[in-house]
Amino acid sequence: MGTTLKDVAVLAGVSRSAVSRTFTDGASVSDRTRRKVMEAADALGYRPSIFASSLTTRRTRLIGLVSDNFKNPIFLEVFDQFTRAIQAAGYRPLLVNLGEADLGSDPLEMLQSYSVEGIVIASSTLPPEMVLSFAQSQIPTVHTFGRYSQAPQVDTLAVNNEGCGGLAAKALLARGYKRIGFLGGPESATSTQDRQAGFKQAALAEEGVEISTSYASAYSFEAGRAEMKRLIAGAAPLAQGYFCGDDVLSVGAISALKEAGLSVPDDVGIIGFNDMAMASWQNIALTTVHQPLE
Amino acid sequence: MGTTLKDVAVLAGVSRSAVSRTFTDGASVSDRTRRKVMEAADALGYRPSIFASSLTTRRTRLIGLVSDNFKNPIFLEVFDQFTRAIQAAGYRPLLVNLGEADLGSDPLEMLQSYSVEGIVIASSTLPPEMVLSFAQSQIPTVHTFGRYSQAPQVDTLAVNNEGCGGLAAKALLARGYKRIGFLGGPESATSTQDRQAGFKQAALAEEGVEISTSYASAYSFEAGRAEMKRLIAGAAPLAQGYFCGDDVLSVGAISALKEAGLSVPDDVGIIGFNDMAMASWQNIALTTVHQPLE
DNA sequence: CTAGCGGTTGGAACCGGTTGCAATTTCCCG
DNA sequence: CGGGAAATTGCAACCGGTTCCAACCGCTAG
Repeated sequence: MGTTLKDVAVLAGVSRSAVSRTFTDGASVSDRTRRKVMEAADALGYRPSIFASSLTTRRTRLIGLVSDNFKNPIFLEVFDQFTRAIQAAGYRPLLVNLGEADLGSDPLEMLQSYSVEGIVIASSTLPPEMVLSFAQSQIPTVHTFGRYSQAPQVDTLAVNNEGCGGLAAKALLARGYKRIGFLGGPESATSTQDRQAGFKQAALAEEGVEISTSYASAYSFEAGRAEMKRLIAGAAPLAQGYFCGDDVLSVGAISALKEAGLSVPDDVGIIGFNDMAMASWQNIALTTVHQPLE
Repeated sequence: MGTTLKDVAVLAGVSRSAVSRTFTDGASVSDRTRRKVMEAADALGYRPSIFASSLTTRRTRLIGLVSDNFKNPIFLEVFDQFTRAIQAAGYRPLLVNLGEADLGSDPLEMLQSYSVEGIVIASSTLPPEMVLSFAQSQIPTVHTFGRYSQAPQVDTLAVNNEGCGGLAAKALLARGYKRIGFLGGPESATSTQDRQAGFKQAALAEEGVEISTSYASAYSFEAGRAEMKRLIAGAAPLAQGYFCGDDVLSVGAISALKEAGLSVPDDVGIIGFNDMAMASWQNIALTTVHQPLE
């Protein structure tokens, strides 16, 4: 704030280049000059401006961290991991909240005008076109929690959701259940679609298994609870066990079951997804598919 | 990326100033020129660079959002609220994770070198000297979840923790309890100290009330659980009701109580703090002091 | 003694914008 | 149609840095 390279140069009695070189490692400066500069800089409380230097170096060390999910506790873990890793690598996260938040402008253009060096999209629910538009922007982009694919259009880091769906189905079958259900998040989310596909495939591979499918309107407690209430009130009998597409969803479903006087897991089994920190809390003790966030 | 103001100027056949003025509202440009510029800009996919302009305007529209708590679900709500408000006002949050994260440099110097226009510190556990050093930096700083005071050294936005402690004590007393306990977070946190003080004062204002005090090592499930286990195993009898300094802490304490075969609230009453979203989940159904985050 | 070398230094141009100022256009009115 | 005010425009300097380049330094080797 206020003190610039020129001020330091004047006080130290050297050229502006010398000051600049002192703060650029690898540059050629004599020890004597460096010392003079450092003294002057300390005296003035000088901090080089990243943005001024970014003009020529083209480095802002800024990473756009984009998400639309600020409700699900798993994302606090996600943000923690990301910000720590980004910081440890000497970068800084510019956070973008896409969830029903009014951004005032196209988020991509915004990130471009901030010259971010990379973009991380942490969401399994953003429309693929939007993700694609980020990826086509010249700015290196990684989509986490996106769709696992052999030929992805966007660099993607994600679990194999189909495989996970299969895993969950097998766990329910291993318990001896013959009527099992998939209770996913929003049907438009690729994560929901893929988990459902894997679930179905694994279930149908076995003889005499009956499956049902339904979707909650969001990956949230309320949505899971509402959907399970609907199932309970519905004409069709409940399945013996459900794979819910998310831990919070599961907790919502469980709350609806308990309220209806049903015991989990004695009357109905539930498997969640993510293994959020609180899944292991004793009051919740949720069986779930672990996602290795680190 | 790549295309600059000059490129646009050349293509549009106008001066660089004209282009700059087109993108600065309030500047004097004829409709004809504006149209030519816009066409050229669209054709080239031009985005003005915030940082280049910040050099002269001194505006980065960046706000440093600093926190050391990426574990407690209440902070996801905090981040959601902050980022949305910051974005709605046309600013962008530069997130800083101070929690055991290695930042590679002094966080304040870092934010200075990014020319943030303001700093929001969201933490009740940061050492006051650190908060103070932010506030003395020339950069407008607000400390949220800090200490409520008539003469704060730092601009602070916080609930009256003493008042809240009193509120909780009165709620326990109103239930008829005569032996009540305070189970706070880390003793060094001002929030813990103030809630404890308010709790004690309100409790001692009544005749024949006995209070006990203890502290968990962090505002976390594990710490709350561990501390309650210690109390259960201890020589002293348990209090009839506890005010825990945080919701997650409460859930931890409850899990320890249940594990010991005690019922909440029949054997021991618990009041939490914050009213995090999941406090109202039916499986948790925590009595708590609401903090109006919005 | 001098040529040559590697290391250090300052000057000046440049990064991508903004803005004060003077010159030029446009517009309005008599 | 002329004149003056208002609106528009381009030039050039500047924001806070970096970097190319040429000049310079102290030394060593021939």
